[in-house]
Amino acid sequence: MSFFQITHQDKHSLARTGVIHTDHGDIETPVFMPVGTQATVKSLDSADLENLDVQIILANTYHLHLRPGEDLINNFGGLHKFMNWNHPILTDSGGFQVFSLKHKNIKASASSTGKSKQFNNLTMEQFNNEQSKLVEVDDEGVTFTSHLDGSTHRFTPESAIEIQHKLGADIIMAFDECTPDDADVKYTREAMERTHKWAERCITAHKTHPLTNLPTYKQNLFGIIQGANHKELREESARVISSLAFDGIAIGGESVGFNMEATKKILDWVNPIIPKDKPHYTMGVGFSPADLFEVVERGVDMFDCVAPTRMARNGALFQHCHPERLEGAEGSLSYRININNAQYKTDRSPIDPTCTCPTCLNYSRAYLNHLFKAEELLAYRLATIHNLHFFLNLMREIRQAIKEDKFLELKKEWI
RNA sequence: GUGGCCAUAGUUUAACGGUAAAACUGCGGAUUGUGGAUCCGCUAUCGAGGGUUCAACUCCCUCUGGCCACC
Repeated sequence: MSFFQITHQDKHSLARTGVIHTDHGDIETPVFMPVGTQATVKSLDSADLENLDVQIILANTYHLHLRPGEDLINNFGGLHKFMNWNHPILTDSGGFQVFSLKHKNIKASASSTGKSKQFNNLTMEQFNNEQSKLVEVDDEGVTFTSHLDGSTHRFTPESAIEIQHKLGADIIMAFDECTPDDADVKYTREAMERTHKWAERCITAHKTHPLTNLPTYKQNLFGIIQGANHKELREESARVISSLAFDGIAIGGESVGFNMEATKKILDWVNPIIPKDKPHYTMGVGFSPADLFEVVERGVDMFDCVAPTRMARNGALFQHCHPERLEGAEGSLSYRININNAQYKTDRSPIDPTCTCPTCLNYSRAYLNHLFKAEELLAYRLATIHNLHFFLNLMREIRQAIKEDKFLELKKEWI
């Protein structure tokens, strides 16, 4: 059985349904993957996730390497057993975390020296001069300091794969360098070519895996396309990553997810190049329901975003949104309410009257408002359950619509 | 009963003879391969009344309320 099977191709767009087969179960695509960085989807346990019908969760190599360490998790039999989650898991390689730390450091140092906070047209020299000593990249790998205790660590493609082998996720990611969009083309190209070399080294490391205590099940390796917002670089990166023996193709970058106009453009550039028979994964997409439609329409099968869970912890709760019902401040559709707002203090209705999640079936807006105001822990759990249910339910509707060739009709209802 | 001190945002506190700062709270906003973090706006007829002064939250008097000491 192949890793990925397309079960239906939409007649009116690139949208498709499919199944990803892993040794911990099948995943119906397109799929939204909740983020559980530190081997927990914050405030929920594995029973909550099963009740929500979560198919796969994300964990993070950078965070779990620093704490509690991959060896400890390996000694417990891997992530699945450690966190009591017997369904698929994907681990991010840690590249994004390390390099976003670097970008933050550069921005901090630039603002502290009174220079512009923008980095338009940075040369490589300037870029390297500005970069914080906390993160140093070379062709071999990247050295960085822990945000927990300041200790020095080094990631290479080989070590990132080794750590992910020990963590034991069903899907693991190549180690990549995520460049800021405002770096110049020269640096972006160098980083991209480095990412390509690292991609080959990740594949080699994954094949050879010199470890003795490896998982007995299959781990699938995904490559990541970079190239920022440059058409030529994205196309080149798509060609290189597609030519390698990856099980899936991810599209990364600072603006992927963050800037949906750029994300759509990038997808349109790489779609003619990347193989259709491998799963497509946009990293960091899913800030709002509209974003899900945009990437699914462009043939994306997998995506993850911290938005529904982080938003939940801040009291931003999603709602099914008809255009006439919810208007954002600037006339745009907002899809969500802030449960902290005083108007909900005495509101007896559920968060979303059309929602069938356990939170909406059992609790009022007034109760949620109180829990958030009092900073009670239950607030985070009830809100997270609602937001995840909202996203997962929308994905179920999208998959059903694709199977009936009605994807674009469903999209019109939402956007 | 006598003497002294105090009264500034919802709370706790600043400053100054030239129409008031901060923290927390409150009311809104931001949040994108996760720090339950963080950031950004907004919110005061300066206890009441009178006096001095070009000008009073600031100086003086009275009242009200609170605190302390003594009898």
